Amino acid sequence: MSLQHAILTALLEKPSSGLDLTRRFDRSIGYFWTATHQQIYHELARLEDSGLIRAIPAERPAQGQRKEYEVLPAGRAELTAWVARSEDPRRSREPLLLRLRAAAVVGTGSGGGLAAELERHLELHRRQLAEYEEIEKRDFPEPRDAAAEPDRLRHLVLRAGIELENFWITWLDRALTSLRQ
Amino acid sequence: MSLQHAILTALLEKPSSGLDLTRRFDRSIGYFWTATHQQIYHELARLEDSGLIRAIPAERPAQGQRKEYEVLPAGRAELTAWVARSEDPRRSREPLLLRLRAAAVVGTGSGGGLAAELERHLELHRRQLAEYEEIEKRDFPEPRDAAAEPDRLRHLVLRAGIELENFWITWLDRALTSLRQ
DNA sequence: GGAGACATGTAAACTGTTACATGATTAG
DNA sequence: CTAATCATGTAACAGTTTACATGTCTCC
Repeated sequence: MSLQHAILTALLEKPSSGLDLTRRFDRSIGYFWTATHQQIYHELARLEDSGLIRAIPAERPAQGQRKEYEVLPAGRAELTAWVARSEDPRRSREPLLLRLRAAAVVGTGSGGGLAAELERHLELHRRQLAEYEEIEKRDFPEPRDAAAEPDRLRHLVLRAGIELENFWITWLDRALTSLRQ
Repeated sequence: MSLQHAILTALLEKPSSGLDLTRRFDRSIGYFWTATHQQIYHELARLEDSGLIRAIPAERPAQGQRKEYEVLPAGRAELTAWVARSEDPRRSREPLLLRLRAAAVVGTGSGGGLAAELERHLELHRRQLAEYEEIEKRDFPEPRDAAAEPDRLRHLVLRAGIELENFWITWLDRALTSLRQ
């Protein structure tokens, strides 16, 4: 159900069309929950059916026309309830760790291919970190404790992203050293 | 496809029945890739169909009877190829971070429910960390660099688990402080 | 022979991805 | 008018979860 809640959050931040949402899921919201445009259109239809959002009436309601949605009171209520709901953390799925474990069994075959792959991932994580740090500099210039709650929460989420990327960078670096040993 | 590769790895480590695998997916392998028994039986059947594994012939081949599988050469070859294959990291899905972001929009409603939930997650991560540290003490007593490659790789994977749990513990602690402010 | 654990499996629903279809608008 | 882009959608499939079905073995 998380995707519906992600969409509700995004729409509360700003009423949007399906394509707008798709773009925001390529950054921002999407850093912690991805979705394709097909999935988003699908969930928008379901959310509208259940009365949690509605399409803002337009002059020209035709196919191929931009359709903007906004959250209804029932949608806000559902999101508020979800925030405090008890939900176990999903058990993680990390294909890269799985692969190292497979490498421990079948060997790295001189290690070249695996090392190249780890380096590629390292570079991707470095880029993501740079992007997050750019956002932090731009959006959260004040010290964290000084801000009001909404900004404190948003900053916390961004910090989680930054620290996760830092973890991967440190870990991949060490893995590469160990692989070359 | 990762589940099939996880199963191949597990079976190379030790030929097993479906239920054995299910148990190992509740710990060990399962720390980085989870699966239910239904899914495991399904993938075992597919792997057998594609000739990557085979059921070890038994005396009494009946339903409700234990059926043990082992990896065939084609299966080992597939796993070896996968280890060095290029594959983008999956974009992450973190419902908890999504929830904090939703909280930034709809408010925390005095914060009680959300704080309790964060505390619950904190406790779960502390337990997982303790479990990992127990395993480290038991399986990797020597310094990391001294060991041979297979053990170095396995230790690296475990260290990733430990450091990820440490990240969550630190972050959740900070989030709780911020929420109570 | 009955209870409970062991073991394998089927079916349906849900979630997510990939490929494709189609109309509207805008720039040249 | 044409090409490119914007925008919404359908269809098929793959992956995952949940609920249920069924047979076997062991202990009492």
